[in-house]
Amino acid sequence: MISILIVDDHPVVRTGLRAVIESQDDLTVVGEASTGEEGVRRAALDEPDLVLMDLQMPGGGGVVATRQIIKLDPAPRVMILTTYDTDADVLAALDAGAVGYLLKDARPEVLFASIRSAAVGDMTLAPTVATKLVERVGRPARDALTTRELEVLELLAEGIANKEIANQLVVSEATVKTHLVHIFTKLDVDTRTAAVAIAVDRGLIRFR
Amino acid sequence: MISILIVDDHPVVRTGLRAVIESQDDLTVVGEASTGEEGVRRAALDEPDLVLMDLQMPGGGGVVATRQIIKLDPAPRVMILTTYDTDADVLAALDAGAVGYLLKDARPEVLFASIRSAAVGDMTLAPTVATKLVERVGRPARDALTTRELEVLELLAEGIANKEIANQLVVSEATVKTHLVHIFTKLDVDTRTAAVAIAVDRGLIRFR
DNA sequence: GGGAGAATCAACCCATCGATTGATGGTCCT
DNA sequence: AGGACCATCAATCGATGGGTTGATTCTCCC
Repeated sequence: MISILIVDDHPVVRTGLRAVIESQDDLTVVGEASTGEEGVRRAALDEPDLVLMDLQMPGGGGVVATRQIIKLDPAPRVMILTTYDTDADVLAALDAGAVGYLLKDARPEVLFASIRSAAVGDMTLAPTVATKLVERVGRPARDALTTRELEVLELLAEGIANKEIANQLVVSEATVKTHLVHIFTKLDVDTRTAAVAIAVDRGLIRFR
Repeated sequence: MISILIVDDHPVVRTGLRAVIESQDDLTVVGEASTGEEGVRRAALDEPDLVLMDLQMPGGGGVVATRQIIKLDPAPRVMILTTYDTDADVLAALDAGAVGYLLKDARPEVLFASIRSAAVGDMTLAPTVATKLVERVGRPARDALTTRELEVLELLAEGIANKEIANQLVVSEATVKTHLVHIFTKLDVDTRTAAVAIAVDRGLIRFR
């Protein structure tokens, strides 16, 4: 019997997960938590075999909570649940020690299989994520924009000219242009406009 | 008895919603759909009183599906379910005729209350959304972009040059420039880059 | 039947952008 | 000590963008 703790801020999702999981004879939900902090506390008390951890929670504590949970003794496995496979936190979560990662739109059978393999320590990755990981390794840092580049990008999204961006960042226009070349390369575009479209769409920058 | 159709691409969320809803004596789930298109078909067949429509679905068809569903006879009410209250599509969905709007992390009691008031036609809005609506009304038709202008905007977001946009729309470059001037005026910007940032952020255009 | 708005086109001009090449100093890790 | 990466700056050049003014056609609506 595999005991499971659900950490998710959405009551509806918790209910759904519980219903789906409890339909299986070998799986049981021993607790629920609605925040990362509560998740850590309950994991320490309930000592579940596996924690299903939502990444999108107010306070964004999914990664932090994961890091703390896997330090417990006995240490539960942590499997990440997230809505978007584009989520930037995924790598951070795996880094923090999560044993797997599943999209929320996974079919129940996939969910069960992942839970069972996670409980014995195997890693489960949604195909899209696995692909991403491979891509990232193969093509290192394809869109790992540097802090400076993100700053330029944010000003770019306001539609202002390079000269003005240079002023605001207190550097020369030449420097801004260099950053732009790098941004274009990393985002695989060749105009500022396309770069901003992607940046806003992916939420790389905070818009207004 | 209020009959409800659930449209959501996440099996877990569907299960959760169903479980939560069916705990109430006066509510019943008559069907589920996992895509916008399927939602429209099932709404036509099942004739539910209310459709709970997810906005974040592959293909992004929530808004389109809403528009089609409220044209049915008899027309179900449509209530939007979304994860983020910052979602740009929310206004579009209300525009399309949705009778209300709920965050997915709403507590069950809130969900029930909203469903019951939606079924009689009342509108339910999270405070943040209500604020947005009021803001938009206060600034009337500030961005009532024409269809042609939206077409230009979409191509604009791909970062291509005016000449190329002209080619794709089979008009002259001069015409494209004229449209751009109008777009800039309506969005209150003066560069294509800023226009695209706003367009993507507000979900005025479908990206990719 | 006239006015409003949408869509179309033209020509001009200067500012800005994007591409290219090349260079320097700093930090971090090995 | 050396390599990898980041941030900084320079100069040039052709392509593109944005502002302006003015015009024609069409449809929709009162």
